[in-house]
Amino acid sequence: MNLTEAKQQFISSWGAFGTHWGINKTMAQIHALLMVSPDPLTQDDVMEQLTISRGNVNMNIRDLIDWGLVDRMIIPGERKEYFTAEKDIWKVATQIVKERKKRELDPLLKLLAQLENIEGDKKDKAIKQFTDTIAGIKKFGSQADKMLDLMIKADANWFLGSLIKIFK
Amino acid sequence: MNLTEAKQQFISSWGAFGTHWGINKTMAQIHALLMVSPDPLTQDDVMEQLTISRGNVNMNIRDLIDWGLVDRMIIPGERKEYFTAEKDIWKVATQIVKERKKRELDPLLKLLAQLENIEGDKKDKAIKQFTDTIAGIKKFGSQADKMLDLMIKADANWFLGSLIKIFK
DNA sequence: TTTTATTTTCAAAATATTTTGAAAATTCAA
DNA sequence: TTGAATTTTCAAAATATTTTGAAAATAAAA
Repeated sequence: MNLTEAKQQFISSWGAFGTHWGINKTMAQIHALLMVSPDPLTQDDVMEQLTISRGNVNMNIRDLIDWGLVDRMIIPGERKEYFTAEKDIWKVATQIVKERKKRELDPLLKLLAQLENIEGDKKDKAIKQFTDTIAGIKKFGSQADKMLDLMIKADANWFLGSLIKIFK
Repeated sequence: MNLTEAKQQFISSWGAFGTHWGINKTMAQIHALLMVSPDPLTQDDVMEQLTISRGNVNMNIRDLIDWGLVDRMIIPGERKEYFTAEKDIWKVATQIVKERKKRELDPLLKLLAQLENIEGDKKDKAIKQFTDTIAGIKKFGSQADKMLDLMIKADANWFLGSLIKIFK
């Protein structure tokens, strides 16, 4: 397989992968393209390589910047803006974990805390089932939260190394 | 807050949570409803409680069964089918991890293995950037894969306990 | 300032996904 | 068997999301 085909496959597959994770296909594809591009690209480069419209590129790059996965670069003497993606996958992963934790897990845990104390007879079957389930999810979520915080702070080698050593 | 309000909030919030993870809202809501219901429910119960159509309930329950998150129950003497959800959140989490690994991570790793050896001069900047990125993702993915396998096999207390102890 | 290049916005169009509901299929009891 | 209850299917409708492209805004050069 040559480079062009391989790139194409990777971009398309990363896009499909993204859709299973609540990320739109184009955003994931732009991310993939920037990850395998040795040099920064302009909006026009992305438009051309993925054959998508200017507005689409612009909006999705903005989102990627919000996610902290893409950086805007100014090249002295050049009028256009350039964009690069973080290429160290550990950094990409921790950045995604950080953002999703903030956007999804933290609010969920906050809600669960509120739902834990409801009015009524604790002996009642329906109330017991509800509070037990909520408490279980909250406990699990809090532990996951702690672990993810550690991951975010940790260094790749240390974190993965520790896990492998422990679980081998 | 009373039980009815709390249930409502949980169902709606679990549904919203699901949509960030590539799961459709209704499927996540049915799952939530079954998790907090002390007794098994019929399709009609679900239709009524979530005010959605019969076809919708049927299709989504089928998906939940495919995911291994809901079980069909036959109650002797009853004509209708009943459904229950696993309520132990650790089991829910490992089941989801197991399925997503199979459906998403495993195929991705397989593709990356193919993309690792491409034709051309390894010194070429574009080729180097591509192979390095792919290799990085593959290595990270493989380690995650191993860890998730361990999680699937492990017991909740042991797994989370070990992690907490190690990283505390 | 005026002109030109570039980026951003956003309403409308295109596409994709979800939901409905009635018909078909299935299951079970009589 | 037959018939009633229940489940399943799936085309069409409703909704939601994504994409386009041209106009407006912004930034840099002349």
